[in-house]
Amino acid sequence: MDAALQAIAEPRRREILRLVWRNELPAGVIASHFSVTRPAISQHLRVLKEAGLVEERRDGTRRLYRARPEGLAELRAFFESFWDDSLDRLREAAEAEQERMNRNASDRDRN
Amino acid sequence: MDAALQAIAEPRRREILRLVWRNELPAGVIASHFSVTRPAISQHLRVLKEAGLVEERRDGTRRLYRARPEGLAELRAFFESFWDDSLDRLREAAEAEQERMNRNASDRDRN
DNA sequence: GACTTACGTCAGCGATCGCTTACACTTGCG
DNA sequence: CGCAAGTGTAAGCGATCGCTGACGTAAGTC
Repeated sequence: MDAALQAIAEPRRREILRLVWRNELPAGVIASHFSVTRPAISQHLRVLKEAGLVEERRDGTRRLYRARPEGLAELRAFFESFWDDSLDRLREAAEAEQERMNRNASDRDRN
Repeated sequence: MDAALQAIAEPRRREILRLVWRNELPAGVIASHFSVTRPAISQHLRVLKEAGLVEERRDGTRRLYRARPEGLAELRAFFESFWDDSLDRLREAAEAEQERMNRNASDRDRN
């Protein structure tokens, strides 16, 4: 999960992800969309693959890539939980903190 | 927007974001949740602030931080568009690519 | 004015990142 | 087998990252 977040933090990798979102594309074609060299894209593809956001299929000498729905679903689920959990699951902890902070403040005021 | 993505790619910053999600907290209290030094957290707070994900309010010597709803909304909107756009808006481009790829393939087969 | 509290900032360090160039590998074809 | 196409891998480089330790600063306390 952490790997997926790291992966999409990089603009070029997000672009790659969009390119292979629905249709699989060979590495060379993907690389041709960018100004950087082909090995650079190859490395980005590796990062995306290890993050589970992309999957590779071999066809002769070509390697076809496409977005991996499961990985994207995980990522999406994480964000939704990030929004919801932070509101609910961590409220008590935060309130305890707020309380602790107030106590410290009143300690300070009392002295 | 890019700054916001970069900001949440870092685990500690996500934790900070959760801490100040609903209640504002002074920098020192935030720092006390982590094993790294206070300056490190101060720097993380700066990144979050410059990404528009957090806002700062001063109260005496203390600086209170809390999540910035507008920034979070932007981030959320981006992800939703990322999911939707990639399915619809970029489909033609991807199909054109697929077509180009197929043409290349048949060129190759023909030779 | 001296001191304390609660911070941010700066310099520097090791680690990691994204990139390029050079090379290795695999598949298919004559 | 020899060769070309398509691609991954390795080494190395400059830039950036996250961190620490030392220092600077602004607001309250005596």
